[in-house]
Amino acid sequence: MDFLKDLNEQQLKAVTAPLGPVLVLAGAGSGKTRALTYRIAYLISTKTYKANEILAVTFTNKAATEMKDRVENLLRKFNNDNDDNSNHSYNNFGRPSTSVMMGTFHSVCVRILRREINKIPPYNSNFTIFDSDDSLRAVKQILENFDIEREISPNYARSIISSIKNHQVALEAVEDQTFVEIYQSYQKLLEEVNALDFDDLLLQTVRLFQEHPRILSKYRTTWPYVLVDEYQDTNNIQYKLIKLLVTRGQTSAERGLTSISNIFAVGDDAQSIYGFRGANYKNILDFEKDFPEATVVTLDENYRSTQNILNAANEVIKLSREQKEKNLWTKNTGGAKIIHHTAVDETAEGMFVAMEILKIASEKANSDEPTYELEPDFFEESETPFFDNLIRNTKYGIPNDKRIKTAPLSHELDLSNLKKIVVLYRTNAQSRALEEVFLQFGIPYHLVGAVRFYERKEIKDILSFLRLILNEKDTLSLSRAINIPPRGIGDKSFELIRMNDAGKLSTRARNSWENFSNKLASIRKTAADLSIIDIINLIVKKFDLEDYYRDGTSEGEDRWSNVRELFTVAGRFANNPWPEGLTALLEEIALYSEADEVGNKSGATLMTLHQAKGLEYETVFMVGLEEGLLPHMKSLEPGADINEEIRLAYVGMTRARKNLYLINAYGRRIFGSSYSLKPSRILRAIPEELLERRN
DNA sequence: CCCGATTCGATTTTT
DNA sequence: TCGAATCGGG
Ligand SMILES: Nc1ncnc2c1ncn2[C@@H]1O[C@H](COP(=O)(O)OP(=O)(O)OP(=O)(O)O)[C@@H](O)[C@H]1O
Repeated sequence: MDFLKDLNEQQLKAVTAPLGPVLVLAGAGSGKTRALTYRIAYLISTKTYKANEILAVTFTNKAATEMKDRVENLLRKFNNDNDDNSNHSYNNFGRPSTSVMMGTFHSVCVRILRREINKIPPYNSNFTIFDSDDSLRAVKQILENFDIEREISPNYARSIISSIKNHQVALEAVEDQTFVEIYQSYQKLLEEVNALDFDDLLLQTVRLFQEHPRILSKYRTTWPYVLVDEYQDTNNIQYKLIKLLVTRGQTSAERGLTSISNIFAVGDDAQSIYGFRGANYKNILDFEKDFPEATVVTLDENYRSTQNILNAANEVIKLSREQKEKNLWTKNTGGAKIIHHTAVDETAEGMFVAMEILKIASEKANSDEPTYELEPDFFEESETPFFDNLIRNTKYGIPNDKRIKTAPLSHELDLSNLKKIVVLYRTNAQSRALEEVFLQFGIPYHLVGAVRFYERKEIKDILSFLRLILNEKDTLSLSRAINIPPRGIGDKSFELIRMNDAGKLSTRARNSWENFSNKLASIRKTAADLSIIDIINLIVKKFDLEDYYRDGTSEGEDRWSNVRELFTVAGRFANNPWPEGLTALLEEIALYSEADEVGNKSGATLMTLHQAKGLEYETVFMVGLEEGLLPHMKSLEPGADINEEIRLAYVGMTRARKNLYLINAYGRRIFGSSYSLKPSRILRAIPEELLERRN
């Protein structure tokens, strides 16, 4: 097994550990993810388990895809090396990595639920997945029908609901009775419309397993081996789910299962940054209590960063007393000093970053790669034009009409250098100032996050038609689609329709409604014989959407081109049979994460610290290192947890391979008014000798 | 019921 | 500062 030589001794111990629980608890960049990947390849190539008997949970879809590729490559190499006995090529042994079940908790749960949800009525397998916007609409609908003895903001109510679910709070323990009622009505509404929100995807899967031991037992047999990456960021529901899957019942032996739990978990308690949505790093610290037979491996050698960066990061993480101590070291002694800069405000901050990027990108030494004269249309052909188009008019980005033309610069930039650069910030709103400066300077960049592509109105419109075709109970999608284009059905009329009281409608509204539902019914009838492209086409034709969106304005043309792009995306599912094609499209869209696009695009990357989890870049800029921003104001309030902010800074710093820039500003405009801000405690934690002050 | 004008409130992080 | 929510006239 040649590939084992890519591992150090400790990694090898983890990868070749005997069956049973294994925990790899180790610091940043120490090769945890590599160990997990090789463990999968090891299990398959030693024929301990077939590929399709393995479940691997990753934090993003992209991580899953990458891991699949790597496992596949390892196995291919392994099989070539063993040509003499190639009669058992992996075809007889399950296809290599493609049949490993890999994905995020959410996507794995969806796949389970599509098959099994009819066991927990009233849901059925055509259920709609509600994104946060849909949930918000549902909450609003509920609050409208509520006696308003006081004002409750829908957003607040939604966050309470999500927090009850994520923290597994018993309803009896919720003190404020109003929220219990809101919660119950919300849940009832979702059941009525056959919809699950993000939290429900996990919650209902747990419920399914708890209420149906035979189904649980089936999945235990399906996946006798389970691996979890980023274990420190599992929340209590995810923990429960894993625990259910790997626990061995009395009948285990009969079904050929090992008598001990086969779980391989890797993570770093110091990198737990999703506490706000219920993640509990105690899960990883308590692993040995949970699984007393566990093999525990620590990895101490860091392969990513320089010693300077590690030293600084180690000092920073000490600010959080809750973390387990680790002794990270690297052979990469010394390295460049960490560069610290203080700017006057956010624009100056952006300019400093831009100037440094230009310096780096102009260094073409030791590079044989092609360089490019910078032109406005310089951006490479993207693999995801659809998503790119939607980058405009984002919540936090610069809207189309406010965009200045990129100034063509005379100097040449090395594209491959730009790709190795990332700028990290605490809040999405910070991206705007950076973008403005980058455009001025003509620095190619791309922004990760801040927009989910289906947030565009025209896309959400069409998706609501599609959801409605699949799931006729989805009255939330109905409420949206029913007035696309406007057909004179307002709140009052819609309420009657929703209550199945269409008889009471005014003549005008009744005609509209009958016309609408006839069209929808006719599409539904033929849908099974059509490809997904044809279905969308039919919707557009029947409801005159082209005329509606293309109103002659340039915005209209934008809208229409977005619709065209939706066709492109849908095309990927055109060959799937009904209704899987449509389900798969809607699912991909609902569970799509902006982080999944990282690396596909050219230019320097801009993203939040959270999105940087698990990634690495040669050069990392961290901006906004001020008290109030990192750590964020909200974390300084009483009862809040500042340690997570420290861990966030630790995650950011340890993304850097060679160069780390830390930048703070004296002041910053927030909501239009200026504030002056003190340097972050994170800066103060770093010993002077590791820093170089640059102006 | 529709649409324009004005007021309001939001920024922590995300599947 | 800017987009969403709300209000009132058509
Ligand atoms: N044994 C090894 N020899 C050389 N390089 C290695 C080895 N193990 C891992 N690496 C490299 O070190 C880097 C970090 O590895 P990996 O992403 O697996 O670490 P990690 O512990 O998961 O990091 P993090 O917790 O920060 O996400 C990668 O570039 C990887 O290729």
